Amino acid sequence: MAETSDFKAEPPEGIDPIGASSEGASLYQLIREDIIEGRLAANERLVVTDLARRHGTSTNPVREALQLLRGEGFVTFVANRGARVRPIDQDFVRDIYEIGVLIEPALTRWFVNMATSEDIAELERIQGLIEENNFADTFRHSELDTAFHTVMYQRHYNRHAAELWWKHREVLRAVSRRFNFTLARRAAILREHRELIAHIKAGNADEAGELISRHVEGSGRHVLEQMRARNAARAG
Amino acid sequence: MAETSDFKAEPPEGIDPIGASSEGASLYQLIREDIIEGRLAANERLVVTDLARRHGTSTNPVREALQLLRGEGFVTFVANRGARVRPIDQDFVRDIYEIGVLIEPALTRWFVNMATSEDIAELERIQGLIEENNFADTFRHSELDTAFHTVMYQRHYNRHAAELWWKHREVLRAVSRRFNFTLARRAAILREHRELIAHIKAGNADEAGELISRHVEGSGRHVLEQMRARNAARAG
DNA sequence: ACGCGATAAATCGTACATTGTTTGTCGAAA
DNA sequence: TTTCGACAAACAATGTACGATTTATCGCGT
Repeated sequence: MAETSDFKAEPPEGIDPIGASSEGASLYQLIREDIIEGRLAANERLVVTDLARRHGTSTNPVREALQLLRGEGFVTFVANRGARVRPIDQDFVRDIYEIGVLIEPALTRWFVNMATSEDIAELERIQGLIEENNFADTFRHSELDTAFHTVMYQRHYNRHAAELWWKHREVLRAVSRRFNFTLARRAAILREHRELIAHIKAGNADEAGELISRHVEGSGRHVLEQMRARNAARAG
Repeated sequence: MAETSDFKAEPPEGIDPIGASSEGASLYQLIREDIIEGRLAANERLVVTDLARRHGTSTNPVREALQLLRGEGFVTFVANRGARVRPIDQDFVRDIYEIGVLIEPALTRWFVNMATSEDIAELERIQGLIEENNFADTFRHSELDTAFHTVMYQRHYNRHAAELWWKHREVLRAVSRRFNFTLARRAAILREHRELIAHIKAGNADEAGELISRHVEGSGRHVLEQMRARNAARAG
Protein backbone atom coordinates (compact mmCIF):
# COMPACT_ATOMS: atom_id res chain seq x y z
CA MET A 1 0.00 0.00 0.00
CA ALA A 2 1.85 3.07 1.19
CA GLU A 3 4.80 2.68 -1.14
CA THR A 4 4.92 6.38 -1.76
CA SER A 5 7.07 8.38 0.54
CA ASP A 6 4.33 10.63 1.81
CA PHE A 7 3.08 8.82 4.85
CA LYS A 8 -0.34 9.26 6.31
CA ALA A 9 -0.90 7.37 9.51
CA GLU A 10 -3.83 5.00 9.32
CA PRO A 11 -5.73 3.45 12.19
CA PRO A 12 -5.46 -0.27 12.91
CA GLU A 13 -8.10 -2.18 11.00
CA GLY A 14 -11.57 -2.42 12.40
CA ILE A 15 -11.10 0.65 14.55
CA ASP A 16 -12.74 3.31 12.47
CA PRO A 17 -15.64 4.32 14.67
CA ILE A 18 -17.38 6.31 11.97
CA GLY A 19 -20.42 5.09 10.15
CA ALA A 20 -22.96 7.70 11.01
CA SER A 21 -24.98 9.43 8.39
CA SER A 22 -22.78 10.85 5.69
CA GLU A 23 -23.41 14.33 6.99
CA GLY A 24 -23.01 13.34 10.61
CA ALA A 25 -19.81 11.42 10.00
CA SER A 26 -17.97 14.24 8.34
CA LEU A 27 -19.28 16.67 10.90
CA TYR A 28 -17.97 14.44 13.65
CA GLN A 29 -14.57 14.28 12.04
CA LEU A 30 -14.38 18.00 11.39
CA ILE A 31 -15.32 19.05 14.89
CA ARG A 32 -13.11 16.38 16.39
CA GLU A 33 -10.11 17.55 14.43
CA ASP A 34 -10.81 21.13 15.37
CA ILE A 35 -10.63 20.08 19.00
CA ILE A 36 -7.60 17.84 18.76
CA GLU A 37 -5.60 20.21 16.62
CA GLY A 38 -6.37 23.02 18.99
CA ARG A 39 -8.31 25.17 16.55
CA LEU A 40 -11.11 25.25 19.09
CA ALA A 41 -9.94 26.66 22.40
CA ALA A 42 -10.26 24.76 25.65
CA ASN A 43 -13.67 25.09 27.25
CA GLU A 44 -14.98 26.98 24.27
CA ARG A 45 -18.72 26.78 23.88
CA LEU A 46 -19.99 24.65 21.04
CA VAL A 47 -23.19 26.34 19.96
CA VAL A 48 -25.31 24.02 17.90
CA THR A 49 -26.78 26.73 15.70
CA ASP A 50 -23.37 28.19 14.89
CA LEU A 51 -21.87 24.84 14.01
CA ALA A 52 -24.84 23.99 11.85
CA ARG A 53 -24.58 27.24 9.93
CA ARG A 54 -20.81 26.98 9.63
CA HIS A 55 -21.04 23.48 8.16
CA GLY A 56 -24.10 24.13 6.09
CA THR A 57 -26.45 21.64 7.69
CA SER A 58 -29.35 21.72 10.06
CA THR A 59 -28.95 21.31 13.77
CA ASN A 60 -29.78 17.67 14.16
CA PRO A 61 -26.60 16.24 12.64
CA VAL A 62 -24.62 18.63 14.81
CA ARG A 63 -26.38 17.51 17.94
CA GLU A 64 -25.68 13.89 17.15
CA ALA A 65 -22.04 14.56 16.37
CA LEU A 66 -21.67 16.34 19.68
CA GLN A 67 -23.16 13.44 21.57
CA LEU A 68 -20.78 11.10 19.82
CA LEU A 69 -17.89 13.32 20.80
CA ARG A 70 -19.19 13.41 24.32
CA GLY A 71 -19.14 9.64 24.46
CA GLU A 72 -15.54 9.71 23.33
CA GLY A 73 -14.65 12.28 25.91
CA PHE A 74 -13.79 15.23 23.71
CA VAL A 75 -16.77 17.32 24.69
CA THR A 76 -18.50 17.98 27.98
CA PHE A 77 -22.15 18.69 28.47
CA VAL A 78 -24.12 20.54 31.08
CA ALA A 79 -27.87 20.17 31.02
CA ASN A 80 -29.61 23.04 29.30
CA ARG A 81 -26.29 24.72 28.74
CA GLY A 82 -24.94 22.73 25.87
CA ALA A 83 -21.49 21.52 25.00
CA ARG A 84 -17.97 22.73 25.60
CA VAL A 85 -14.59 21.67 24.34
CA ARG A 86 -12.85 19.45 26.84
CA PRO A 87 -9.46 21.01 27.54
CA ILE A 88 -6.52 18.97 26.34
CA ASP A 89 -4.23 20.17 29.07
CA GLN A 90 -1.21 18.81 30.87
CA ASP A 91 -3.27 16.59 33.13
CA PHE A 92 -5.07 15.14 30.18
CA VAL A 93 -1.84 14.41 28.36
CA ARG A 94 -0.14 13.01 31.42
CA ASP A 95 -3.08 10.71 32.06
CA ILE A 96 -3.05 9.14 28.66
CA TYR A 97 0.72 8.83 28.57
CA GLU A 98 0.63 6.98 31.86
CA ILE A 99 -1.99 4.63 30.50
CA GLY A 100 0.22 4.10 27.47
CA VAL A 101 3.12 3.18 29.70
CA LEU A 102 0.95 0.48 31.22
CA ILE A 103 -0.57 -0.88 28.03
CA GLU A 104 2.00 -0.55 25.28
CA PRO A 105 4.58 -2.89 26.78
CA ALA A 106 2.01 -5.67 26.80
CA LEU A 107 1.11 -5.01 23.19
CA THR A 108 4.77 -4.94 22.29
CA ARG A 109 5.61 -8.21 24.02
CA TRP A 110 2.84 -9.91 22.09
CA PHE A 111 4.08 -8.43 18.84
CA VAL A 112 7.63 -9.62 19.38
CA ASN A 113 6.38 -13.16 19.65
CA MET A 114 4.22 -12.84 16.55
CA ALA A 115 6.35 -10.73 14.25
CA THR A 116 6.98 -11.99 10.75
CA SER A 117 9.94 -11.05 8.62
CA GLU A 118 7.59 -8.85 6.61
CA ASP A 119 6.69 -6.99 9.78
CA ILE A 120 10.34 -6.43 10.54
CA ALA A 121 11.05 -5.30 7.01
CA GLU A 122 8.19 -2.83 7.27
CA LEU A 123 9.49 -1.50 10.56
CA GLU A 124 12.94 -1.06 9.09
CA ARG A 125 11.51 0.66 6.05
CA ILE A 126 9.60 3.15 8.20
CA GLN A 127 12.59 3.64 10.45
CA GLY A 128 14.58 4.42 7.32
CA LEU A 129 12.10 7.12 6.37
CA ILE A 130 12.19 8.50 9.89
CA GLU A 131 15.98 8.77 9.81
CA GLU A 132 15.89 10.19 6.32
CA ASN A 133 13.43 12.86 7.41
CA ASN A 134 15.47 13.38 10.56
CA PHE A 135 12.87 15.67 12.15
CA ALA A 136 13.12 18.17 9.31
CA ASP A 137 9.37 17.99 8.82
CA THR A 138 7.72 17.68 12.22
CA PHE A 139 4.37 16.71 10.82
CA ARG A 140 5.96 14.00 8.74
CA HIS A 141 7.90 12.64 11.66
CA SER A 142 4.71 12.48 13.66
CA GLU A 143 2.98 10.44 10.97
CA LEU A 144 5.92 8.11 10.49
CA ASP A 145 6.37 7.52 14.19
CA THR A 146 2.70 6.67 14.51
CA ALA A 147 2.95 4.30 11.56
CA PHE A 148 5.94 2.62 13.16
CA HIS A 149 4.01 1.77 16.29
CA THR A 150 0.88 0.91 14.35
CA VAL A 151 2.75 -1.89 12.62
CA MET A 152 3.35 -3.40 16.01
CA TYR A 153 -0.09 -3.03 17.53
CA GLN A 154 -2.23 -3.40 14.45
CA ARG A 155 -3.02 -7.06 14.67
CA HIS A 156 -3.21 -7.52 18.39
CA TYR A 157 -6.07 -9.77 19.43
CA ASN A 158 -7.16 -7.32 22.13
CA ARG A 159 -9.10 -4.92 19.96
CA HIS A 160 -10.11 -2.83 22.92
CA ALA A 161 -6.53 -2.22 23.90
CA ALA A 162 -5.50 -1.48 20.32
CA GLU A 163 -8.41 0.92 19.90
CA LEU A 164 -7.61 2.63 23.16
CA TRP A 165 -4.03 3.06 22.09
CA TRP A 166 -5.07 4.50 18.76
CA LYS A 167 -7.49 7.01 20.26
CA HIS A 168 -4.86 8.19 22.66
CA ARG A 169 -2.28 8.29 19.94
CA GLU A 170 -4.41 10.53 17.77
CA VAL A 171 -4.52 13.08 20.54
CA LEU A 172 -0.86 12.85 21.41
CA ARG A 173 0.16 13.09 17.80
CA ALA A 174 -1.71 16.35 17.41
CA VAL A 175 -0.36 17.74 20.65
CA SER A 176 3.25 16.83 20.03
CA ARG A 177 3.12 18.36 16.57
CA ARG A 178 2.81 21.75 18.19
CA PHE A 179 6.29 21.44 19.62
CA ASN A 180 9.80 20.88 18.45
CA PHE A 181 11.94 17.98 19.51
CA THR A 182 14.96 18.71 21.61
CA LEU A 183 18.22 17.32 20.31
CA ALA A 184 18.39 14.92 23.21
CA ARG A 185 14.92 13.65 22.47
CA ARG A 186 15.68 13.22 18.78
CA ALA A 187 18.69 11.11 19.58
CA ALA A 188 16.76 9.05 22.09
CA ILE A 189 13.94 8.34 19.64
CA LEU A 190 16.27 7.12 16.91
CA ARG A 191 18.35 5.07 19.32
CA GLU A 192 15.35 3.47 20.97
CA HIS A 193 13.70 2.60 17.69
CA ARG A 194 16.86 0.93 16.46
CA GLU A 195 17.29 -0.90 19.72
CA LEU A 196 13.67 -1.99 19.56
CA ILE A 197 14.12 -3.47 16.11
CA ALA A 198 17.13 -5.36 17.37
CA HIS A 199 15.14 -6.82 20.26
CA ILE A 200 12.35 -7.81 17.92
CA LYS A 201 14.77 -9.54 15.60
CA ALA A 202 16.27 -11.40 18.53
CA GLY A 203 12.84 -12.31 19.87
CA ASN A 204 13.51 -10.62 23.20
CA ALA A 205 9.93 -9.86 24.17
CA ASP A 206 10.59 -8.72 27.71
CA GLU A 207 13.47 -6.47 26.76
CA ALA A 208 11.35 -4.94 24.01
CA GLY A 209 8.56 -4.34 26.49
CA GLU A 210 10.93 -2.70 28.94
CA LEU A 211 12.27 -0.52 26.19
CA ILE A 212 8.82 0.58 25.04
CA SER A 213 7.95 1.45 28.57
CA ARG A 214 10.92 3.79 28.74
CA HIS A 215 10.24 5.04 25.22
CA VAL A 216 6.67 6.05 26.01
CA GLU A 217 7.60 7.51 29.34
CA GLY A 218 10.37 9.54 27.78
CA SER A 219 8.06 10.76 25.07
CA GLY A 220 5.48 11.80 27.64
CA ARG A 221 8.05 13.56 29.77
CA HIS A 222 9.29 15.44 26.73
CA VAL A 223 5.87 16.64 25.64
CA LEU A 224 4.82 17.59 29.14
CA GLU A 225 8.03 19.53 29.58
CA GLN A 226 7.29 21.46 26.43
CA MET A 227 3.74 22.16 27.50
CA ARG A 228 4.93 23.40 30.84
CA ALA A 229 7.51 25.64 29.21
CA ARG A 230 4.99 27.15 26.85
CA ASN A 231 2.50 27.72 29.63
CA ALA A 232 5.16 29.38 31.74
CA ALA A 233 6.16 31.59 28.82
CA ARG A 234 2.55 32.56 28.25
CA ALA A 235 2.02 33.34 31.94
CA GLY A 236 5.31 35.12 32.57
CA MET B 1 -22.85 8.14 53.81
CA ALA B 2 -23.54 4.46 53.14
CA GLU B 3 -23.92 3.48 56.78
CA THR B 4 -26.85 1.30 55.97
CA SER B 5 -26.14 -2.28 55.10
CA ASP B 6 -27.67 -2.17 51.64
CA PHE B 7 -24.80 -1.19 49.48
CA LYS B 8 -25.16 0.44 46.11
CA ALA B 9 -21.91 0.86 44.25
CA GLU B 10 -21.22 4.45 43.31
CA PRO B 11 -18.84 5.73 40.67
CA PRO B 12 -15.68 7.58 41.69
CA GLU B 13 -16.36 11.29 41.93
CA GLY B 14 -16.29 13.37 38.81
CA ILE B 15 -16.87 10.37 36.61
CA ASP B 16 -20.56 10.60 35.93
CA PRO B 17 -20.61 11.27 32.22
CA ILE B 18 -24.30 12.15 32.20
CA GLY B 19 -25.55 15.68 31.98
CA ALA B 20 -27.59 15.56 28.84
CA SER B 21 -31.11 16.79 28.72
CA SER B 22 -33.21 15.32 31.48
CA GLU B 23 -34.99 13.13 28.96
CA GLY B 24 -31.85 12.27 27.09
CA ALA B 25 -29.91 11.41 30.22
CA SER B 26 -32.41 8.94 31.55
CA LEU B 27 -32.87 7.48 28.10
CA TYR B 28 -29.15 6.97 27.84
CA GLN B 29 -29.05 5.25 31.21
CA LEU B 30 -32.01 3.04 30.50
CA ILE B 31 -30.78 1.81 27.15
CA ARG B 32 -27.29 1.38 28.49
CA GLU B 33 -28.49 -0.75 31.37
CA ASP B 34 -30.61 -2.81 29.02
CA ILE B 35 -27.48 -3.57 27.05
CA ILE B 36 -25.16 -4.22 29.97
CA GLU B 37 -27.63 -6.33 31.89
CA GLY B 38 -28.29 -8.39 28.80
CA ARG B 39 -31.96 -7.49 28.42
CA LEU B 40 -31.17 -6.47 24.87
CA ALA B 41 -29.67 -9.33 22.91
CA ALA B 42 -26.32 -9.11 21.18
CA ASN B 43 -26.50 -7.49 17.76
CA GLU B 44 -30.15 -6.68 18.27
CA ARG B 45 -31.39 -3.80 16.18
CA LEU B 46 -32.11 -0.60 18.03
CA VAL B 47 -34.96 0.95 16.12
CA VAL B 48 -35.31 4.60 16.94
CA THR B 49 -39.08 4.69 16.54
CA ASP B 50 -39.61 1.70 18.82
CA LEU B 51 -37.35 3.05 21.53
CA ALA B 52 -39.04 6.42 21.34
CA ARG B 53 -42.49 4.88 21.71
CA ARG B 54 -41.36 2.54 24.45
CA HIS B 55 -39.93 5.40 26.49
CA GLY B 56 -42.63 7.87 25.67
CA THR B 57 -40.56 10.48 23.89
CA SER B 58 -39.97 11.62 20.38
CA THR B 59 -37.18 10.27 18.23
CA ASN B 60 -34.60 12.97 18.69
CA PRO B 61 -33.63 12.20 22.28
CA VAL B 62 -33.30 8.57 21.30
CA ARG B 63 -31.03 9.38 18.42
CA GLU B 64 -28.79 11.42 20.66
CA ALA B 65 -28.68 8.77 23.33
CA LEU B 66 -27.67 6.21 20.73
CA GLN B 67 -24.84 8.40 19.48
CA LEU B 68 -23.64 8.80 23.03
CA LEU B 69 -23.71 5.05 23.48
CA ARG B 70 -21.84 4.67 20.24
CA GLY B 71 -19.11 6.92 21.50
CA GLU B 72 -18.82 4.77 24.59
CA GLY B 73 -18.68 1.63 22.51
CA PHE B 74 -21.95 -0.02 23.51
CA VAL B 75 -23.63 0.42 20.18
CA THR B 76 -22.49 0.10 16.59
CA PHE B 77 -23.77 2.05 13.65
CA VAL B 78 -23.97 1.40 9.95
CA ALA B 79 -24.90 4.27 7.70
CA ASN B 80 -28.57 4.29 6.75
CA ARG B 81 -29.07 1.11 8.70
CA GLY B 82 -29.15 2.39 12.22
CA ALA B 83 -27.80 1.02 15.45
CA ARG B 84 -27.21 -2.41 16.89
CA VAL B 85 -26.26 -3.68 20.31
CA ARG B 86 -22.58 -4.41 20.53
CA PRO B 87 -22.24 -7.99 21.74
CA ILE B 88 -20.73 -8.35 25.16
CA ASP B 89 -19.13 -11.67 24.41
CA GLN B 90 -16.12 -13.58 25.63
CA ASP B 91 -13.70 -11.56 23.55
CA PHE B 92 -15.13 -8.36 24.89
CA VAL B 93 -14.85 -9.51 28.48
CA ARG B 94 -11.38 -10.92 28.00
CA ASP B 95 -10.22 -7.66 26.47
CA ILE B 96 -11.32 -5.50 29.34
CA TYR B 97 -10.06 -7.92 31.95
CA GLU B 98 -6.65 -7.85 30.34
CA ILE B 99 -6.66 -4.08 30.38
CA GLY B 100 -7.61 -4.26 34.03
CA VAL B 101 -4.66 -6.50 34.75
CA LEU B 102 -2.42 -3.84 33.27
CA ILE B 103 -3.99 -0.80 34.90
CA GLU B 104 -5.26 -1.83 38.31
CA PRO B 105 -1.87 -2.72 39.80
CA ALA B 106 -0.66 0.80 39.11
CA LEU B 107 -3.75 2.31 40.71
CA THR B 108 -3.32 0.00 43.67
CA ARG B 109 0.34 0.86 44.21
CA TRP B 110 -0.53 4.51 44.31
CA PHE B 111 -3.33 3.87 46.78
CA VAL B 112 -1.09 1.93 49.14
CA ASN B 113 1.21 4.92 49.40
CA MET B 114 -1.69 7.32 49.96
CA ALA B 115 -4.04 5.31 52.16
CA THR B 116 -5.23 6.90 55.38
CA SER B 117 -6.40 4.98 58.41
CA GLU B 118 -9.95 5.97 57.45
CA ASP B 119 -9.45 4.33 54.08
CA ILE B 120 -8.27 1.17 55.72
CA ALA B 121 -11.15 1.21 58.18
CA GLU B 122 -13.56 1.58 55.27
CA LEU B 123 -11.96 -1.32 53.44
CA GLU B 124 -12.21 -3.49 56.51
CA ARG B 125 -15.82 -2.50 57.01
CA ILE B 126 -16.73 -3.45 53.46
CA GLN B 127 -14.73 -6.63 53.71
CA GLY B 128 -16.72 -7.41 56.86
CA LEU B 129 -19.96 -7.02 54.93
CA ILE B 130 -18.61 -9.18 52.14
CA GLU B 131 -17.73 -11.96 54.55
CA GLU B 132 -21.02 -11.55 56.35
CA ASN B 133 -22.91 -11.88 53.08
CA ASN B 134 -20.62 -14.75 52.09
CA PHE B 135 -21.96 -14.89 48.52
CA ALA B 136 -25.49 -15.63 49.73
CA ASP B 137 -26.77 -12.71 47.68
CA THR B 138 -24.83 -12.57 44.44
CA PHE B 139 -26.04 -9.14 43.55
CA ARG B 140 -25.03 -7.81 46.92
CA HIS B 141 -21.61 -9.36 46.68
CA SER B 142 -21.15 -7.74 43.33
CA GLU B 143 -21.97 -4.30 44.71
CA LEU B 144 -19.79 -4.74 47.76
CA ASP B 145 -16.85 -5.99 45.78
CA THR B 146 -17.12 -3.01 43.48
CA ALA B 147 -17.32 -0.67 46.46
CA PHE B 148 -14.21 -2.27 47.92
CA HIS B 149 -12.15 -1.50 44.85
CA THR B 150 -13.73 1.90 44.42
CA VAL B 151 -12.35 2.94 47.79
CA MET B 152 -8.90 2.26 46.44
CA TYR B 153 -9.19 3.89 43.03
CA GLN B 154 -11.55 6.72 43.86
CA ARG B 155 -9.07 9.46 44.48
CA HIS B 156 -6.39 8.57 42.00
CA TYR B 157 -4.98 11.59 40.23
CA ASN B 158 -5.24 9.90 36.85
CA ARG B 159 -8.91 10.53 36.21
CA HIS B 160 -8.75 8.88 32.81
CA ALA B 161 -7.50 5.66 34.28
CA ALA B 162 -10.03 5.75 37.09
CA GLU B 163 -12.83 6.44 34.64
CA LEU B 164 -11.67 3.67 32.36
CA TRP B 165 -11.62 1.28 35.27
CA TRP B 166 -15.10 2.29 36.32
CA LYS B 167 -16.59 1.90 32.87
CA HIS B 168 -15.08 -1.53 32.53
CA ARG B 169 -16.17 -2.43 36.01
CA GLU B 170 -19.78 -1.58 35.29
CA VAL B 171 -19.80 -4.06 32.45
CA LEU B 172 -17.98 -6.79 34.33
CA ARG B 173 -20.20 -6.37 37.35
CA ALA B 174 -23.29 -6.96 35.25
CA VAL B 175 -21.75 -9.91 33.45
CA SER B 176 -20.47 -11.64 36.53
CA ARG B 177 -23.83 -11.27 38.24
CA ARG B 178 -25.24 -13.75 35.76
CA PHE B 179 -23.08 -16.50 37.18
CA ASN B 180 -22.41 -18.21 40.46
CA PHE B 181 -19.06 -18.27 42.14
CA THR B 182 -17.33 -21.59 42.44
CA LEU B 183 -16.24 -22.56 45.93
CA ALA B 184 -12.62 -22.19 44.91
CA ARG B 185 -13.24 -18.71 43.61
CA ARG B 186 -15.11 -17.68 46.75
CA ALA B 187 -12.22 -18.76 48.90
CA ALA B 188 -9.71 -17.00 46.67
CA ILE B 189 -11.64 -13.73 46.75
CA LEU B 190 -11.88 -13.64 50.53
CA ARG B 191 -8.27 -14.67 50.97
CA GLU B 192 -6.95 -12.16 48.47
CA HIS B 193 -8.96 -9.32 49.92
CA ARG B 194 -7.67 -10.06 53.40
CA GLU B 195 -4.14 -10.37 52.12
CA LEU B 196 -4.54 -7.10 50.26
CA ILE B 197 -5.62 -5.27 53.38
CA ALA B 198 -2.59 -6.67 55.17
CA HIS B 199 -0.27 -5.39 52.43
CA ILE B 200 -1.92 -1.98 52.55
CA LYS B 201 -1.52 -1.78 56.30
CA ALA B 202 2.13 -2.73 55.95
CA GLY B 203 2.64 -0.24 53.15
CA ASN B 204 3.82 -2.91 50.74
CA ALA B 205 2.87 -1.23 47.50
CA ASP B 206 4.58 -3.64 45.15
CA GLU B 207 3.22 -6.70 46.86
CA ALA B 208 -0.26 -5.21 46.78
CA GLY B 209 0.12 -4.50 43.08
CA GLU B 210 1.26 -8.05 42.42
CA LEU B 211 -1.65 -9.37 44.37
CA ILE B 212 -4.19 -7.22 42.52
CA SER B 213 -2.76 -8.41 39.26
CA ARG B 214 -3.42 -11.99 40.26
CA HIS B 215 -6.79 -11.06 41.74
CA VAL B 216 -8.03 -9.47 38.52
CA GLU B 217 -6.61 -12.20 36.39
CA GLY B 218 -8.24 -14.85 38.53
CA SER B 219 -11.53 -13.03 38.41
CA GLY B 220 -11.34 -12.77 34.65
CA ARG B 221 -10.44 -16.40 34.25
CA HIS B 222 -13.37 -17.38 36.43
CA VAL B 223 -15.93 -15.34 34.54
CA LEU B 224 -14.62 -16.44 31.16
CA GLU B 225 -14.76 -20.05 32.25
CA GLN B 226 -18.39 -19.61 33.23
CA MET B 227 -19.21 -17.93 29.95
CA ARG B 228 -17.56 -20.74 28.03
CA ALA B 229 -19.43 -23.35 30.02
CA ARG B 230 -22.77 -21.69 29.46
CA ASN B 231 -22.09 -21.29 25.76
CA ALA B 232 -21.12 -24.92 25.48
CA ALA B 233 -24.27 -25.95 27.33
CA ARG B 234 -26.37 -23.84 25.02
CA ALA B 235 -24.69 -25.23 21.93
CA GLY B 236 -24.64 -28.89 23.00
C1' DA C 1 -37.10 -22.52 -5.37
C1' DC C 2 -35.77 -17.91 -7.15
C1' DG C 3 -35.56 -13.38 -8.84
C1' DC C 4 -38.23 -9.09 -8.95
C1' DG C 5 -41.11 -5.38 -8.27
C1' DA C 6 -44.37 -3.06 -5.17
C1' DT C 7 -45.08 -1.83 -0.58
C1' DA C 8 -43.85 -1.12 4.10
C1' DA C 9 -40.56 0.51 7.36
C1' DA C 10 -36.71 2.92 9.12
C1' DT C 11 -33.06 6.30 8.82
C1' DC C 12 -31.71 10.97 8.17
C1' DG C 13 -32.19 15.77 7.39
C1' DT C 14 -35.15 20.01 7.95
C1' DA C 15 -38.26 23.05 10.21
C1' DC C 16 -40.58 24.47 14.22
C1' DA C 17 -42.33 24.88 19.27
C1' DT C 18 -41.18 25.03 23.91
C1' DT C 19 -38.47 25.74 27.76
C1' DG C 20 -34.70 27.32 30.17
C1' DT C 21 -30.57 30.50 30.30
C1' DT C 22 -28.00 34.59 29.41
C1' DT C 23 -27.73 39.45 28.70
C1' DG C 24 -28.64 44.08 28.95
C1' DT C 25 -31.40 47.94 30.51
C1' DC C 26 -33.55 50.63 33.77
C1' DG C 27 -34.24 52.45 38.28
C1' DA C 28 -33.52 52.83 43.11
C1' DA C 29 -30.46 52.95 46.98
C1' DA C 30 -25.77 53.78 48.88
C1' DT D 1 -21.64 58.44 40.38
C1' DT D 2 -21.60 53.70 41.25
C1' DT D 3 -23.60 49.34 42.53
C1' DC D 4 -27.07 46.23 42.91
C1' DG D 5 -31.30 43.91 41.65
C1' DA D 6 -35.58 43.22 39.10
C1' DC D 7 -37.32 42.65 34.78
C1' DA D 8 -37.63 41.93 29.91
C1' DA D 9 -35.90 40.69 25.56
C1' DA D 10 -32.71 37.88 23.00
C1' DC D 11 -30.59 33.62 22.72
C1' DA D 12 -29.78 28.83 22.80
C1' DA D 13 -30.86 24.06 24.23
C1' DT D 14 -34.16 20.52 24.09
C1' DG D 15 -38.29 18.17 22.36
C1' DT D 16 -41.78 17.46 18.54
C1' DA D 17 -43.38 16.86 13.91
C1' DC D 18 -42.69 15.88 9.19
C1' DG D 19 -40.90 14.86 4.50
C1' DA D 20 -37.34 12.80 1.59
C1' DT D 21 -34.38 8.99 0.75
C1' DT D 22 -32.66 4.58 1.61
C1' DT D 23 -33.31 -0.10 3.08
C1' DA D 24 -36.05 -4.16 4.29
C1' DT D 25 -40.10 -7.18 3.45
C1' DC D 26 -43.33 -9.70 1.12
C1' DG D 27 -46.07 -11.56 -2.50
C1' DC D 28 -46.21 -12.64 -7.20
C1' DG D 29 -44.90 -14.73 -11.42
C1' DT D 30 -41.78 -17.62 -13.66
